[in-house]
Amino acid sequence: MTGPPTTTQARTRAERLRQELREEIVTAAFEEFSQRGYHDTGIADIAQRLGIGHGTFYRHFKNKRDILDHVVDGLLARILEALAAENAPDAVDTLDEYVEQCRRISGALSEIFSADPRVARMLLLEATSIDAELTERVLGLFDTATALTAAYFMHGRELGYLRADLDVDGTARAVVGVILANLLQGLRTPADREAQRRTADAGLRLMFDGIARR
Amino acid sequence: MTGPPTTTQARTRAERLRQELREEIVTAAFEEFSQRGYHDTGIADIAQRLGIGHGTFYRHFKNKRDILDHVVDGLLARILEALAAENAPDAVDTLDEYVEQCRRISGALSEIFSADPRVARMLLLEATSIDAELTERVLGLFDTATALTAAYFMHGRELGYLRADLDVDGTARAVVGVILANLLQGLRTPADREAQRRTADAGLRLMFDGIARR
Amino acid sequence: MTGPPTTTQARTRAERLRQELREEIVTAAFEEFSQRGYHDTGIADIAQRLGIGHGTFYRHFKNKRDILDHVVDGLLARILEALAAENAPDAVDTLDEYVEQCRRISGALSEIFSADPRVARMLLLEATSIDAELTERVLGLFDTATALTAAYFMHGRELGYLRADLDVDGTARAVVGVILANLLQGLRTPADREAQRRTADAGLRLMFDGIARR
Amino acid sequence: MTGPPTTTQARTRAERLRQELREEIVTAAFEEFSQRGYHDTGIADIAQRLGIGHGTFYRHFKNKRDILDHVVDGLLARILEALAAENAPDAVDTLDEYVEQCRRISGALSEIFSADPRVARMLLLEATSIDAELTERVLGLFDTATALTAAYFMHGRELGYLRADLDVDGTARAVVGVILANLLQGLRTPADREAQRRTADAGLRLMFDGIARR
DNA sequence: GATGAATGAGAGTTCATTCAT
DNA sequence: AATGAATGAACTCTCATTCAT
Repeated sequence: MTGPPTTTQARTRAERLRQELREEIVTAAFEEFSQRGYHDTGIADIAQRLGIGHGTFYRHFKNKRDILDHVVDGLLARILEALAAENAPDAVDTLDEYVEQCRRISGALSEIFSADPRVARMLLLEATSIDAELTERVLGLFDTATALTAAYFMHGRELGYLRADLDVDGTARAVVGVILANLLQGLRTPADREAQRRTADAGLRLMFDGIARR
Repeated sequence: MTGPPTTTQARTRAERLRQELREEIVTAAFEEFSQRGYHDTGIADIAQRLGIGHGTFYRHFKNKRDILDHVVDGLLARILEALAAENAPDAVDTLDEYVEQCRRISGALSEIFSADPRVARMLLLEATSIDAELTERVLGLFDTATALTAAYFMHGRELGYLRADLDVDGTARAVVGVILANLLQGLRTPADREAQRRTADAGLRLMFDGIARR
Repeated sequence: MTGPPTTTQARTRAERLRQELREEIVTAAFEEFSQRGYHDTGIADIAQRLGIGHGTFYRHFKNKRDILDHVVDGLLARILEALAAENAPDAVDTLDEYVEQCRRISGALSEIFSADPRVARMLLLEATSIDAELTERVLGLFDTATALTAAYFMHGRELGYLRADLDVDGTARAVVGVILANLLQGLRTPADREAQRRTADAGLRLMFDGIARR
Repeated sequence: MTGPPTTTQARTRAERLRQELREEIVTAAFEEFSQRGYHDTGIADIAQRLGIGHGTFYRHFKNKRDILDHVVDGLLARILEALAAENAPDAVDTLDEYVEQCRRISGALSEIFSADPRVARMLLLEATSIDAELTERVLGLFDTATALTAAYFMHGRELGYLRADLDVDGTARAVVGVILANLLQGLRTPADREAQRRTADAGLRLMFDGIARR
């Protein structure tokens, strides 16, 4: 039932192909950057990976720095989306619910970082060494995570299922460090999902119970 | 009573000067690398900072990568030395003693990282983006810290002042993450020593007590 | 009374539209070239100015060099036409008639060059720096003007109203130089028509009377 | 009587070599630019002509535009020097002296332009098509020449050996056009010095006597 | 041993031109 | 016929490294 292609369809198709290529370039750039590193990757490497001329790259991205921004933006968006999806400090009213919430967040992050160790490599190792602006963006992610965590803490302290003397901000930072430990674990043993799970569990347990015997 | 310099003395003196210059180059390279970044720093920048010809650089170091190794080695040595100085898992026999020990280690690290934010910048941001070998060396530091922590945990669990069901390795990794949080705090608010202290305190408290109300 | 378009009419109409577009491209190219310069103008700039795709350009002109030829040809044609319109060495039989003739030629050139300073800019500054062939064509215009002037001189010398010892060729060249001075004045003070008129007048007076007191 | 080279001599020698190379680069650039044109000349062409690496070029000049400035500056300096050497409006008190002065100036310019047709090619054809700033510098030379000529005219008009109704400025511009005609002649018939001399003579005669029979 | 002039590999980027749609 | 996505030659410029002085 497809009639002859109308102008609108044609434009849509061209637009779609264009968009697809853009995304392929972002993906290829991510792969190259996370493997060889930003500085050791040439535009030609990215283009060659896709089998396109390297001039084509510049039809879609302003310059090398520009594609890096898009790569990082995509990763940050995925992470923020995952955090936002699980974000509901107000919906958590008991310690058990919060534990469960933390597990979900932990699981959502694992979904991203354990599934592809290159994500952590890209964000933690590469993106933090290009320039101040990009470093700021990545470290800003930690600030966001800290703020999110602090919101939960505040809520829990008010409702009384967290320590009354909890230093909300400082502890939130420490907990983001625990998350960082998980990312590092993913970098160190990319294939060992079990080790990653155990580190995540130990981190959660540390959060809630500390290490001391009761 | 100083006679004419003997050949031996001259060689010794030359040797000493040579050694001093080497160290000055390492220091200058550290300063440049941590400020401008490794890739944006030229050999000429390092040489100019010292007022030496940039050809002279190559009399003391094989190439640009080589000096980076020496810079990083120096930083790692300082940290390992600090950790080693406080390292005595066997000498800690009670929870209070371990808390105290952790405070000392935390203080020793602050001594290094808070005193000079460029150390964290160099190790965490720059050194992890050059090549696999160097990244490995830096991440290896975390492994070392993890192993050290795990030794304490093992000891504490055996002596009973730590939880009997403590996942020694996983928790050790999580705690190293807490340390990382302190380094990040130093990066984010280099001038705010108070914020750094509070983050460190919150981290210690998290370790021992967790966040839950008892 | 317009019936359905016949094939012949259609072809004719299409041909006319095609011709119009060609001319619009030449005009747009002239505007870009004379403003930004040949090398700093891209085919895309010309196309964009017309709101056509830059691929369309190549349906009408072989390449970038080709359009430049057409731009210059158009300008040269306008100038030659103006010169030819006033060209009548044989019709001038007295000094006064020749003075009048020179004024007319001067006026005709002003009509072209003062009306649009970009013409001189294009011909004198841009077109002479592309390649030998084009430079030759532009400089050839001066030869033509020289030959034309020389014809007048020859005629006037024969009829006796010009100096008997006049070096026809050399003086013709010098006089073309005076014309050039007018073009330069148009370049230097594009808005100051009065200055241009005065320079032209002074040039004519120089031609006929020289500078010395009698 | 040459002793052992002192440090001073060594530095002087290095400095001299450096200066020599700089000048060789300027010369080579002039040759390439005036032959192939600025845009068709690559830095590599200049370097190759000298048998040096193209990186060496950048040790001596900031970029391609920079060397062009130096080439043009050198040419302008030569011309201005020649003009300045003959510049003495006040020292000329009779028509004959002024004729003689004009001959000297004409000769001095011939010395430069006829000796090397590339000078005119470089200044008139190349340098006027790069950017506004450089065009301005070259056209400014004509302004200078005009001002100089006007000064002579003013002086001559005051002393009475030039026409009392002489339009000093306009005529000065026209006369600079006559000079331009000489440069063009040098471009058109670079080898025919006789033709150049005749054009120059005819120009001088035009200046003083005009073309009309008396 | 110190120097800095010389080098050239290699990078990012532009844009005239082609050609499938 | 019109389009603009794709192409890659070609260019300018940087900088780690070498080596004659």
